[in-house]
Parts: sequence; structure tokens; C-alpha cells
Amino acid sequence: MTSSPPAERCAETIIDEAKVKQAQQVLLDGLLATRLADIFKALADPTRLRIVSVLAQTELCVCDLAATLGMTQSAVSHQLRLMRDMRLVKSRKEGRMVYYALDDEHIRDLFQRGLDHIEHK
Amino acid sequence: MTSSPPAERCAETIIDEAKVKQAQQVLLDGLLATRLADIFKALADPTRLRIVSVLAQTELCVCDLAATLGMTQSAVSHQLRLMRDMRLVKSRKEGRMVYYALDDEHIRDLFQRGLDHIEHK
DNA sequence: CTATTATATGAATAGTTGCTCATATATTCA
DNA sequence: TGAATATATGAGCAACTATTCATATAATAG
Repeated sequence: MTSSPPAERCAETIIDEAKVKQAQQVLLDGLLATRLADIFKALADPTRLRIVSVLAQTELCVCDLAATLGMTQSAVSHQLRLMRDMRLVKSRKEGRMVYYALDDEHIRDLFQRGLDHIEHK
Repeated sequence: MTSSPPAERCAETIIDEAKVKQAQQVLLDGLLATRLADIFKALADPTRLRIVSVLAQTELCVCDLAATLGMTQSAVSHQLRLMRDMRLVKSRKEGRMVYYALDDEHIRDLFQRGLDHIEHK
């Protein structure tokens, strides 16, 4: 990747200097914003949400998950890998089956809260 | 919803028929999953999160927002358009300036809750 | 009127994402 | 052992996203 240009600010006008200063006090830090975005990204896909909705209730092996969703084993497995990397789910091997379960109370909480918002309103 | 389609469905094996049936009971409906995903998508970007963090506190005109974030007016304006389409923010025109403010308590709530999770843990 | 300025927006582009298809790995069974 | 089966994964691709750049619109100032 190329190095970014010199530290040239951002040549936009400022209307209210004081307001901008104040805004910058509450402005979410860049790294924090990225980490927070990653959490929401984990839930920003219908397939993953459906997986969460099921695993919030019970653990399930990959092929039963696939059958439940009506999707291919491959598609589900790929998503599970992502979700595992994001520490959203954990897996447990039993014979040739692998059982997945939710592994993040934050996610369960955000999921439920989002759902509440949609449902009563 | 109605009776299940022809036995074919998705040619994957099922390990535990009963578990799958139960899972399908709690499985999030496709349309609902999409709508919920859209909510989380709104928060799944660092720039939008930073905008939310500022607008959660005060309204601001586009160029002051741009200055606060250190981004171009165009980039911010494009995001604001998206956020407006998602009914996340509302705008108020005053002279040649346009002031934006948060317009969704759900979002403010989810944002704060996500932030809490990151911060104390 | 013309020039300036605040905002909006279309087109282009680089980066990301979610799936399919083919195949690899690993475990069980006959 | 070899066949069957549950899962994982790499490559490829189509769709989507966030930004930039150029320009359009609209309001104000002189």
C-alpha cells in the first residue's frame, strides 16, 4: 500500500469553531469506531442472524443447521468460520460431527434488543 | 409458514430430525432477518458510527461534521444521504446550511449498548 | 446581475462480502 | 483396508460499499 499524502488537514470550511471543538470531544475514536463497527458487522447479515436465532436456543451440528436454514453445507460452514473468527460461536467436535453454539452474550443481547425494536414498533 | 414444500428442499443430510424441526420453530423468518440485518448494517461502518457519536450529542451542519471527522464534505454528504434514507438522521435547512440530527432512538440505544459492551469488557 | 459558498449527487473505482463449485480432511463403518 | 459421510476450505464471481472527483443546485453577498 502507498503511504498517504502529507498531513494536510482537510480543506473544508468550518462554520462554528466552538461546536466543532465540542463535537471532537465526543467523537468516537477511529480505532474504537472500527472495533464497534466489527461487532455490528457480525450481525449485519440475514444468514448470520438466522444462525444466531437458532443457536441462541440450542447447539446444532453443521448439517442440521444447513437443513434448518435450507442452505448448502458449504455456505453455512463458511459463515460459521467467519462467526468463529469473530468469537461469536464456539464449536465442539463429536465423532465426525461438529456442534456449534453461541459464545457471546453481547451478541445475544444486541440481537434480542434489535429484535425487540423491530417487533414493538 | 404453510405446509413445507416437496420433500426435496436442500439435499443435505439431517442428523437429528426432531432438533431440526424445533430449530425451525425459532428460526428467524427471512424477511424479518433482512430487516434486522438492515438495522445492524446502518451501524456496521466506522464513519457512520462516528457520525452517530457526534449527532447523539448535538446537531451539526455538513461542513462542521466534515471538519469534525476530518473527511471531505462529499464523503460525509454521501453517508448522510444513506443515513437519511435509512431514517437514521433528519435534516433541517437554515439558509444555505443543512443541519443534521439523530432521528432514531433505537439506533442511539443500540449504539450506546454496543459501546458499553466494548468498554467494560 | 455575478461570484462565492454550502450542500447534493452521478460516475468511476478499489475493496469487501456471501455464495457456489470443486476438492481436501477427518472420522466411522463394513 | 476402502467406501461413505461430516465438515472445512480455496478459487472464482457477482453484488455491494465507501470513497474520490467532477460537477450540479441553491442560497447569499457584493
